[in-house]
Amino acid sequence: MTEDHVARIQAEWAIERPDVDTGPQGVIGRLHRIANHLTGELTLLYAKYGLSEGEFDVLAALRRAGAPYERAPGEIALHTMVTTGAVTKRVDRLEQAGLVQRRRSDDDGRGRVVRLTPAGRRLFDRAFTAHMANERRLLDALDPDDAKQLERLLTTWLAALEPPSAGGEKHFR
Amino acid sequence: MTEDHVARIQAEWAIERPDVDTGPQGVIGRLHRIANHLTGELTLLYAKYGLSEGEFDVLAALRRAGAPYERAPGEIALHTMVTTGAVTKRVDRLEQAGLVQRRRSDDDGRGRVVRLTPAGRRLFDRAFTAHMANERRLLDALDPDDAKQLERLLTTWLAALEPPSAGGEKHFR
DNA sequence: CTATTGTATCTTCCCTGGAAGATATACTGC
DNA sequence: GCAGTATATCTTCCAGGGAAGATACAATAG
Repeated sequence: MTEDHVARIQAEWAIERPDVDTGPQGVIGRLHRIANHLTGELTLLYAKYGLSEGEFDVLAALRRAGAPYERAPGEIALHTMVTTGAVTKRVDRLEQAGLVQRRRSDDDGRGRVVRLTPAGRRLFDRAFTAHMANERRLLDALDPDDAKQLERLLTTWLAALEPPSAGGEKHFR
Repeated sequence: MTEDHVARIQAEWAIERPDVDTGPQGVIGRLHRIANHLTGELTLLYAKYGLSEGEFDVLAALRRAGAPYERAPGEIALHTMVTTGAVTKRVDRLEQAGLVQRRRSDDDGRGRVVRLTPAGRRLFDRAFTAHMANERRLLDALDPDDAKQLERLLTTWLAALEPPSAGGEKHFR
């Protein structure tokens, strides 16, 4: 049985800091490595459609809203878990690329509305199909029973870490 | 049973894109949310010691090397999985803070050697103890049997995703 | 010993995002 | 209706990291 990187690091700590229990790294360290690896693979796919991960996320938030594919920047920020400042810049780029449009809200002069253009929708729909196939491919490195188990464990842990009670999206400000 | 965010997003896709199987999100989406949440918590702790995550990682790489706590920047880059450019800047900051020193390599004029100062070691050792306690706390949101299971699954998946054969650290360039 | 090629690190420039402040508009109580 | 406060978005400035080029030194061939 081959040791992986995390195990090797734990072994090094066992020598240098035998007083510390690095057990949690067995889970947390591996989880982060997997997350990084996955992000790299996903980003590679977004790039095939000329998108960054952040831009893809904005398009996804709009697409999920359903016709007419509109949301306020503040809503987008909640869905994508970044600040509204980041949303402004992402929307700037997407607008530049002709994938979204911005207009004033009718009922609230402070508000803006971001809307997917037909071109944006077409591009996103293709990218999304490919994206999910890509995630499927990555997940299939695990056999189906293990994947089921893993989903159960992650769901449990996530529920414990970010109490669903708390309104959820994220606690900005 | 309360639906979590990921489940809600999947439900939305089922309406807007019933042609696409978003099953993988059950695992990958949750994994990313957990990773983000954990990173937030860990970063909070590093900050108590005046460190960013990147700086902590550099100190850890040096500390793990064992006495006299030295490594070349290139090695640090491999261990921390960032480019050498990023290492230069992290070391700049750590040197500024008096936590590491830089000197020329004796045997290779091109090389530099980064070394933990006594103050750097003292600070890191305290931070590391607290860091592992923090990870323990986060992992304890899961019961021990589940944590064991989870470690097994993540180990399997990681091995499949980044073949340990490939020398490992990361394939830069 | 010189020229060429290779290697380790650092420098520069760029991109992305966060934080905090600026701006414009909306609400609320009086 | 007006003052004061709250809210939505945008702007500005800064921090961190990647990519590619610059620099300095080493190794090798001849």
